[in-house]
Amino acid sequence: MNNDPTPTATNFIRNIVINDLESGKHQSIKTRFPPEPNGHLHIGHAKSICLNFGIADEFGGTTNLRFDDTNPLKENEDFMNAIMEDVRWLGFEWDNLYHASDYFEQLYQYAVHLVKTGKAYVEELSAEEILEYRGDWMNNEPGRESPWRDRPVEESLDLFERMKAGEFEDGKYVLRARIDMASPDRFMRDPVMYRIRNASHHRTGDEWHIYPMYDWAHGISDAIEGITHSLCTLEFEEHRPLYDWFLENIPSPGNPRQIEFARGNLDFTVMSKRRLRELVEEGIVSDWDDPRMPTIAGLRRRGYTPESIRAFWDDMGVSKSNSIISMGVLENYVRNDLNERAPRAMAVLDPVKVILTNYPEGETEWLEAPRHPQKPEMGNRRVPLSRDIWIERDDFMEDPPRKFFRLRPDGEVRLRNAYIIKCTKVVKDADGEVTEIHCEYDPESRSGMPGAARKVKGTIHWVSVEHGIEAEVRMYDRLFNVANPLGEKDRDYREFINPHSLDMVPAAIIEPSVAEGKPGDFFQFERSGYFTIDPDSESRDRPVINRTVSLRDSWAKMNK
RNA sequence: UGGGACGUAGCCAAGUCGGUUAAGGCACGGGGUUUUGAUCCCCGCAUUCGCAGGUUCGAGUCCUGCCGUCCCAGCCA
Repeated sequence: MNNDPTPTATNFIRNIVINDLESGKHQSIKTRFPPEPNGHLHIGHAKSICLNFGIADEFGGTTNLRFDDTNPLKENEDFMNAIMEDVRWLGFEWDNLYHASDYFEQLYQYAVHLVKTGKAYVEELSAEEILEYRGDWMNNEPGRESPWRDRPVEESLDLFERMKAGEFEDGKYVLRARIDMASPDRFMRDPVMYRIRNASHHRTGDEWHIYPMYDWAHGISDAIEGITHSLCTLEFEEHRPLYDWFLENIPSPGNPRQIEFARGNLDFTVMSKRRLRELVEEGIVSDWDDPRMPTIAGLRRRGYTPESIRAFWDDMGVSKSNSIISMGVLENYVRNDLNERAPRAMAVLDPVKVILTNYPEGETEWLEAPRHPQKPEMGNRRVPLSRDIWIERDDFMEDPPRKFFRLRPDGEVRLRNAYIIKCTKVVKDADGEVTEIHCEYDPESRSGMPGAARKVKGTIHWVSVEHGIEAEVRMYDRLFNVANPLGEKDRDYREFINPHSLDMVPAAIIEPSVAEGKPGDFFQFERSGYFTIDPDSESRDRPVINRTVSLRDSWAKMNK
């Protein structure tokens, strides 16, 4: 929530809505989100979802979820279910759930109307011939009219009915709108409205043998539902005259307006369904919900919150200029959200042992540690300390550079939520690798005690050896190591897969409070990043934890 | 060499009928607070709106020309 008088996010679509409401063109508005159930939703779809639902919410309108299921060859029920789950997860509830297939009969009747008024005809030219007759538009050449264009209405009506009845094989005939073969607009050169597909549809079964094309189905579906503002992406801009033509030439039940906006793209990833499918099918990622995927399911598993995704798109705005947003911006939105809400915990990813030589052997004390440093209302958790602890290998250097605030020989450092310790001895193996660090702790310096006021430069995290729990931590990073994987002409995008997009840490050590978590729970591992418990935890002998995103690290940046 | 769009900082992006200091966020730089090198808090960050002309007292907003980028040859959506 923000109480500042910051300017309300605005955009051209919002302005159109405001005008339509003020002018009385509409009393209320209605939008729709119309995915084709042929794949999984990704972050780009989330932009459309946030826009459609968001703008209706803002002005007291409603939004339908409509599956654009006009092509039985590519669509199925599983994709439908996944899409519904994703939309709900993002935090939106549709007013009505519809399918373009709900309107097959009405669409058919409107098509018959067009045939009867001489504005549609049954074509029997082949697909190749139709293409050829449409002319070479690069040379601004007008199309030629089909010999079947002036077929008597009765004949078209009869043929169309028989197409519907299933009398013909695929491709034999097609129903075309009779518009203008000389139009400079390609989509107006007698577009196809129906094709024969003797295929069974996941919802209507074998009832239909003809299926409507997108252009024919979409606008009419909008009109039937009383959609006022039909928001879609830029590539449909050229279809708008056809969208309007269809509605003007039938007794339309509604008067929707199509408005186009730019898709939302991100760098360091790919977003097309084809590419995403390849990544899955070729085993480059584990599945559609692999945490490296830009899919909603992937982001969810990665630990992104719906709030962060919504805030991201709300802030990014909507325009008509194609853009590629930095992945860093998205990452920043999860950090911001998780910073507010994630309970803190300690986890050591690359452990090295520290022995507190003056700490009583066999003793354990349970220290109180706040779940959130700025939010006492989140309460405390208890963290066990004993003589042997693990610290991060990175947090000790024998011969540190300037400005290294962590542990060094003879140096002091604070153990987060616990005591100040001083390094007294370093034990190494034959290879010179540090195997053990001996320290003395200052018993007066425990957090909360008067002696705790003593300041030392660095604070490091730790986990008790006796109480720490092993977990598999999956360190995720960007899927590609270049901003634009599709940008190189003669190189395949797969060549740019980041080899460190997933680094496995088979045995990290986590504090006990984390092990009690359930899949989907999130944490901030202090000084490291935001992490979430993966569903794989249920079938494994140890918790499986995904890194959502690292913390900002100005130390690492300084050392670059 | 066709048609449809777009071009405001490194990345998004607001800019009502042309009117005075070109919003905001991210990134970046500097400082402060801090038991996370996190967070938080200050401060700074486009004499200029793709380029060139023109209209006007006045132009990012209007006109002309040019340049650049994206989309379009499914009986896909």
